[in-house]
Amino acid sequence: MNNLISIKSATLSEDIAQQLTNAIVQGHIPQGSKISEPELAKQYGVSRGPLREAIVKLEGLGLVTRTANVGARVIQLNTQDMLDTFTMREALEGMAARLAASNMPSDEINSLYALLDKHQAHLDANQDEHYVQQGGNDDFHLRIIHASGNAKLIRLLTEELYAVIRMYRRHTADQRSDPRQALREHKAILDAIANHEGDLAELLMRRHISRASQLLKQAMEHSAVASRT
Amino acid sequence: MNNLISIKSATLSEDIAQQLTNAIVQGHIPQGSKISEPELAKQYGVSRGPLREAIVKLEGLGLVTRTANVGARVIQLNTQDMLDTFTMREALEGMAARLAASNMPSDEINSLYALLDKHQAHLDANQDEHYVQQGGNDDFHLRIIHASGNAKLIRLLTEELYAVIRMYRRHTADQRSDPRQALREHKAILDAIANHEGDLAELLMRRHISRASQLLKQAMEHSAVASRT
DNA sequence: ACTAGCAATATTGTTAACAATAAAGTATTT
DNA sequence: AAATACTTTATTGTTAACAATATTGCTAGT
Repeated sequence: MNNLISIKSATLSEDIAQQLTNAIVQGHIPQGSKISEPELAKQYGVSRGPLREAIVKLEGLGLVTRTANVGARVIQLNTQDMLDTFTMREALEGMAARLAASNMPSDEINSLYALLDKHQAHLDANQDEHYVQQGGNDDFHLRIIHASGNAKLIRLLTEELYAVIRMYRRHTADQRSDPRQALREHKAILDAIANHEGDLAELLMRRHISRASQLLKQAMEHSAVASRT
Repeated sequence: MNNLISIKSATLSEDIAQQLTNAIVQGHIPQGSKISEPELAKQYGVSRGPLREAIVKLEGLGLVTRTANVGARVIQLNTQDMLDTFTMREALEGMAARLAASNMPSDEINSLYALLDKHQAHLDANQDEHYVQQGGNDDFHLRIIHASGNAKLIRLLTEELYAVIRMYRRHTADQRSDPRQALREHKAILDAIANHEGDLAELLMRRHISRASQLLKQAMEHSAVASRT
């Protein structure tokens, strides 16, 4: 049963990698579960060759762990790994914000201000309901990252690490965070970038991410307790 | 002709990935050259299956680029990519130094001081000849990274990015750098860590790497001119 | 009843053949 | 002679069968 949207890609291996990534991030394949090659191959209507290549790719993305002659397992989210990942994000996105303060063209800055206004309007209209900015062009963080102009940094953050980050965001469904507070922080970061204050932009971005990770930590510890009852 | 040391690994795919990585980093497979699957398969005495898995892994490490139905190519080092990579290093190793200032146990600090003394003695004895610390336990940077205690950061720096960094270090054979200056900087970083001054440790590590990248840049531009004559 | 060793089974690792796409070469046409 | 279209060749993508390892279930012994 080949469910969901299947974007035709040039090669089967890429296709499967994409679909598996989504399935894991969205929890259709549960955390910690074993990846059975024959089962998945049948499920997606592919042979094991391209499937294995996809699994190797997922291992590189840190979505599964593999042990020789045993197989692959979906990772299990836990607080420590989340904190470690977000500390990396702090360093990398902080640097991205710093670079953006030097490189971001003024029209892109204006466009980003417009986006934040849109977010504001959404909060006003929908009584502070979360604005879902999952990965699209409306994602503030992605915009900053791209504005860094550092191709390696962009690739690392948006291709290598993004899947895992999305997984943490989604599975804890950070309801705890205050969207208005987040918006204020975004605005402050953008102000710093607009003023070409690289130091400040980096500092604010770091604080912003650090704060988010603390909220996520609380959420995860809470749900860990909840799931134990 | 299966040349060089071949460390028996659990699986052929891992073996090949390891050997290919070394071959590329050490320049046995030249930059920009095409990876021919049948040729390499014959050369290493393997079938194309595990070889392809290895290539997928190398793509994740950023050592080759792949295009569908065409094949893989070894990356071509260039100044811009180097600068981008080292900017990432700056952010990540800077963070590692900051964390090390909090987490490094005192006996490990002492052991690192001893290592720097050893480097010093080597310079004194060998008239400032470069001390080769390629990846082993004698590599100051690797020791700091591990002292960060951040598993994700360690994996990223020592497994994902390290191959490319080694490639840059090796192919430009940074003869321009002054080893005594580098040693002084290492010592200053370690002092900051020993005093638990995270801010300072990060700052110094960033400067240290930034300086190294500037030297590499000069070396690369120089050799680019040289190779054009 | 529980543990240890063995047999059976299933899964992963690997291979070789087949299919599809791209590159190279040749011939034909203008 | 140059360019274009076609044919041929080689390479990549995919598949299915085979080999090797690990897991599971069973039997036997204490």
